Amino acid sequence: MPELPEVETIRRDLENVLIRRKITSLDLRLGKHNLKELSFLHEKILGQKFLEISRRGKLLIFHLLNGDFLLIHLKMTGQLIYQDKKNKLAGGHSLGKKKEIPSFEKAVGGELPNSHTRAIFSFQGAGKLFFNDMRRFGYLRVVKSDDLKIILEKNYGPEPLSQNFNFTYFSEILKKSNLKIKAFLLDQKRLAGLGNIYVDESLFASGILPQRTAKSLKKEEIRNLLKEIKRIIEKALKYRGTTFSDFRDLDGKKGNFSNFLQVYGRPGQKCFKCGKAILKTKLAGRGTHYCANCQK
DNA sequence: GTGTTTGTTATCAA
DNA sequence: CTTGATAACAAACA
Repeated sequence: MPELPEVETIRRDLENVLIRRKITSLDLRLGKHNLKELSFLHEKILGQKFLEISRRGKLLIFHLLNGDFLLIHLKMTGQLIYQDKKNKLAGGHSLGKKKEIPSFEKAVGGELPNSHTRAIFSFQGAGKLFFNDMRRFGYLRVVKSDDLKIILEKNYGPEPLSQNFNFTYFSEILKKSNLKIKAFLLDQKRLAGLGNIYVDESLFASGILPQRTAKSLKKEEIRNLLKEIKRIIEKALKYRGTTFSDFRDLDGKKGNFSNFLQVYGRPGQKCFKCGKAILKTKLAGRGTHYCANCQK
């Protein structure tokens, strides 16, 4: 489940290998329903170069030579894996007996393309970029500059690490909403980039129950939550994201923030702070992890 | 066969 | 019109 830190990790790696390299071929392997809208992708992409690769929330934005933009959203299980001309993974996964490889390893282990590969970009110099997406939620499309502007304005709130995400903004929008804080933080229009994992982690770190309504948060709680969101996103970036199941970086390697998760994926286990069991419930249609003792 | 996993959007109700 | 709640999507696994 790539969220901001995972997508940003990929973006930084992409920038290191793909800038200004000519795209020499594009191989699409998408479902029938996608074929029509993607039939124009070849002519929009071939011969182009990426001048810049940026990100907004969980959306990757490739700036093309001709002024258009290629958008790639990984949604739940999307991966971008780059292999150089030797067609070898930088991560150096050694794949032994196939039976012992967990299913999520298959997406990146060994040979690419695999059955989940939806697109393959080839670059001058023979490097290849593989877009894999087991569950097919992800997408790629090319848009004009004006359209991109509209898309970003309409769907994306401030970046968590930006100055725009500050106490004034946060408290203003919080007090206007009847949403539960969990649902509130998942809303990309209010704050861009958090997903299920980092929302649960941020609420635990700031001692706030996910069931609380946004408008019920007190000044100190808002300050605390703001601080913890920034701290956790920064730390997750430092450790190149969280791999719970599918996430891989550009080299196919896992993210290391998984080792720091306090509540996500730990239902029934002891809270690291107080020792009581971590609870799990469903909120905003999502699995929600918290400690009823540490969060009020 | 059932329930679960989640990012985003569509749909519906108030 | 706005806000919020919920279903739907897809594929794999326990």
